[in-house]
Amino acid sequence: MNEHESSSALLKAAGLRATQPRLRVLSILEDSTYPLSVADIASMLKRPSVDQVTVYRTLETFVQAGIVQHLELHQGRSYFELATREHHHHLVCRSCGRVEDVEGCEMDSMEKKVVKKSKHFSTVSSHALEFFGDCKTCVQTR
Amino acid sequence: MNEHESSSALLKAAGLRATQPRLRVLSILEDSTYPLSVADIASMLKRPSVDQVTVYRTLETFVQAGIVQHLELHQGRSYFELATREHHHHLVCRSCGRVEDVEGCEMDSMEKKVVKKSKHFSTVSSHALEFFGDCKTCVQTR
DNA sequence: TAGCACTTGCAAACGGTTTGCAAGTGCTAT
DNA sequence: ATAGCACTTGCAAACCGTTTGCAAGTGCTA
Repeated sequence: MNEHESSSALLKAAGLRATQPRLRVLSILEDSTYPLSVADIASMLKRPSVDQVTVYRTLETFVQAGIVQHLELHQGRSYFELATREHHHHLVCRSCGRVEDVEGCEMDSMEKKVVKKSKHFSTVSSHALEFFGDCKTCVQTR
Repeated sequence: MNEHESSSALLKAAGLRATQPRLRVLSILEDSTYPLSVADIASMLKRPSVDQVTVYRTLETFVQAGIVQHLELHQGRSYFELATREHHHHLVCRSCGRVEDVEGCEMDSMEKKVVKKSKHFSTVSSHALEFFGDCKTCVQTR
């Protein structure tokens, strides 16, 4: 089974039609080692181009299907990465929005502590940890 | 020196005019034990009301002056809290956006590890850690 | 207390995201 | 293999939080 066929099977297993735009968006996410914004993805979809709206709808569909994870990392914009990736965190450039993965998470026990101390919450289902700094490119252009 | 006078002095020390809208926004932030959204603040400013635009500009001014901290916690919306508060994190309701403070941070050493392992970043200046769950009100209404 | 510079309110622009609707296209059953 | 239907896509326009331009208003200084 080649890459295209397995992506197609992945979509069908999730009850989704294996359309051209979906296969291409999925392939882009599979090839990336860091989360991508909608603009990133749309700009990679040329010849033939895919409408921005379709990208939004495709990603939302993938999120609902549990294939993709939605992140808010920078200035209220949406970023997406495959949900199959191991739990990790991100390093975000405050200036340009560049994102890099950070492996390793020592937070497993922390969630339990948090919910124990909370007044208004009875469950904590996830957490987000982002580090902010200036990437080497942006540091130079100051 | 009463509360109003000390707020006024705080603004002047930062090189800012102690205008009515600024004093009222500052007072609202001082009274809150958790971060507030722009909508939260604007809705508390009645009789006489303060324009949303003024709230945005006031908060931006406060951020520039180092009086207030800008947070992105939920669906790309802006939240603000006093910068003078001790470093802490937040617990955010995925459903309604309710925010609660989480005291204690064991992340001091983590930033150093992160920058050491990073390819593209040479400095990490801050981090954000948010926990997500369902607050007790939202759990009930499911 | 007069005058100026800074601040505010209003209207309109902005940019990322969402929605409505008609045209297009995978998939299923023949 | 193919016809038909339901789901998907593209386009245009709406949406909503936020920002900008500009004239009127108001703290602060002399």
